Amino acid sequence: MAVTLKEVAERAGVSRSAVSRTYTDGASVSPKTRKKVEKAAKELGYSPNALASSLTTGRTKLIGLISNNFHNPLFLEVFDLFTRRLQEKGLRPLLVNLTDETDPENSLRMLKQYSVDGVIVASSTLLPEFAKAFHDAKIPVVHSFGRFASAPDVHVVGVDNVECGRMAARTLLARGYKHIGFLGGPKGATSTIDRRAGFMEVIGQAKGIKVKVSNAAAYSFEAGRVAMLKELKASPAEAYFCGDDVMSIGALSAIESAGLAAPEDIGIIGLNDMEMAKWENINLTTIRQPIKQIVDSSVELVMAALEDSNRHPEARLFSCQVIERGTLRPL
Amino acid sequence: MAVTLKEVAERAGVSRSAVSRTYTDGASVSPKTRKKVEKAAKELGYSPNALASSLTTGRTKLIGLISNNFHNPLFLEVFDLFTRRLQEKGLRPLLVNLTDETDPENSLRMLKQYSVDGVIVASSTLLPEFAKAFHDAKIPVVHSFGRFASAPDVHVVGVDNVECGRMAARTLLARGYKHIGFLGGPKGATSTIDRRAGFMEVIGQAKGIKVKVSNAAAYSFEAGRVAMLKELKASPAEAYFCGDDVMSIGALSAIESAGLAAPEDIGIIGLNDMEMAKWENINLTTIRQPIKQIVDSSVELVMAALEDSNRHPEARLFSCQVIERGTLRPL
DNA sequence: ATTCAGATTGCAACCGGCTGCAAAAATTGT
DNA sequence: ACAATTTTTGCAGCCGGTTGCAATCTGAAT
Repeated sequence: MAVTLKEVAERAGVSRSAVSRTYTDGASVSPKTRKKVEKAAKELGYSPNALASSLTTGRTKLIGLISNNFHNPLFLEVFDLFTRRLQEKGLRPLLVNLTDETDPENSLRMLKQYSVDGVIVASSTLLPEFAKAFHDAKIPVVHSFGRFASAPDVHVVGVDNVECGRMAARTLLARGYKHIGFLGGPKGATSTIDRRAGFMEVIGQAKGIKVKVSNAAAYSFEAGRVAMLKELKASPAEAYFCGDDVMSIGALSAIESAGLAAPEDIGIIGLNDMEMAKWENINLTTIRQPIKQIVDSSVELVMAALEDSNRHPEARLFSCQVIERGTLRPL
Repeated sequence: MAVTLKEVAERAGVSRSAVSRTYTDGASVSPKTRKKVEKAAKELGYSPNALASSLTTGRTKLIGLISNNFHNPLFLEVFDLFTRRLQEKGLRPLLVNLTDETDPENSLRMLKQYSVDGVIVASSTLLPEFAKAFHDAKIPVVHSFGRFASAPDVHVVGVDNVECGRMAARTLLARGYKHIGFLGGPKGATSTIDRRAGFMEVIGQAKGIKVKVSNAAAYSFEAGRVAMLKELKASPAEAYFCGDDVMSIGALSAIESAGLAAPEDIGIIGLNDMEMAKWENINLTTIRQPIKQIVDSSVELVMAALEDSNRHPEARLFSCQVIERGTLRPL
């Protein structure tokens, strides 16, 4: 079917090795044969088979990109950034959609079969154990948006969600809210757990503050809306820290359909600062997660791990920042 | 590094062929040797190398998934559906982000190097020529959301955008709007051109209708907003057919920030019916494109093309449907 | 027990490309 | 012009599998 090394070699009147070396950097080929080979290759429309060469070199340049966040608009941005960056670096993303399963087994087997050089797990809800399965199988892995640990089992790049929780709490307190809500994402998600911990820590140190805690079923519009509707039925707080931006938008929608408004009746602060947050009809006050840096750093880290597979697990943390918009009362 | 066929064969005390046949359906292996092989394989943690086998079978089960729509929330849904469906069928998506380039050359070369079995181009803006390059290179290709042609060069799955344009025009006319706007997506996009053609056709047949036509720079929130702001400055129409949903939302945002409202002051009808369109705070009247069916059908078609690479190019069209919500005055 | 068809097995060659090694060619120095 | 180096080249074997073929084995029928 496709043109092979051999055909090029024959046409160029050289050995197969000569052709191979023409396309291997650092190999020794005289300018003369290189010319001949390139001419023949062009005439035949040859391009080397990356998969065949991976057999001997042990490198496929394939990177498994695993995610379970296909319903959060933030992740379209994340995929955009990842695919661009990987492409720039000559790597190819093999995309895996985790749907409902959280067992790494299937993905692991599949990605092993395809001999991916490395894996990036892009998820703020999966447990560190998920990524660890790849590490244990000797596949370089980076958990992006994963849980911070001071002695991580695998490379992690993301933010300190505990600190984000604190930041949110401080922001709400600073604005004089006395009755405060934590409207978290799904209960089991590490990001939810950590943000809540930080949030409660700060609230606990403040005086005369009433808190209520609840969780949405998912980081999604619908879940955020449903959760807020429930809140509105039973003496809502004055302001909420919502699990993330898309949930916040769901919550805002609920507030609006109850005939209320943000920030007049209820304040909302989200997390992520995805594109939509700054849309004028949303204008969400939120905590920005520097996703471009997280993505770039993740790619850099996975490449470093490719070079040195014994590299010690490393956690890279980026700081977040409150973005003032219009869903919280001013200071 | 990884466990190989040979090691399993040695441990099981059989030939390499026996092991290979154990993992090849339809091959002849006795239950006894199969048992032995499976035992050894389990003990060693063996899983066959898909890339090595592709060398002889000529099948990688890799499918190139090419898109240039990483800023339209609709496409997160599209990627979700595609990855799920491909996975269900045992195929693996190799994701390609086209960014700004519209020259197929690079993607083609890359995907040839990785010996993808087939390619799915998911884009409503790329010209048919893009997909044709793959067809010419003998790589089975399906253009999803591509331009309809009665004698297409490549397999196309999508909707009839001309008919969508007509549908939008009829919908606006039926509601008694006399001054109508077509606010298209980027000028060069095939979807824009076709929708406009259908739209103008119907308007042209109606009497006493004033039309104005303009284009946004992209299928994006920002472009939609900017375009609508411009409209608002110069005697806007009573209602607009916007390029797509995300542009519509941008337009709605512009309308709102001008102190106007939809549908009271200006009507909007979008196209796609993406998830967000039904969010209660958006509630966009739109034309639904059956994306799940388009995706499923695309995967089915690419698989069929894999089987028979000489399959005659086929266009599969799905019908659209107006979804009544709250941004157009009632009938 | 013998025959024979069908099932199972191993050998060896091959898929497309890489690479260690030794031979051949080109370059350098004298 | 000749020897010593250095560079370039082809051979052959390997990467991890698959597969056509012929040999062997199996079990049923005679």
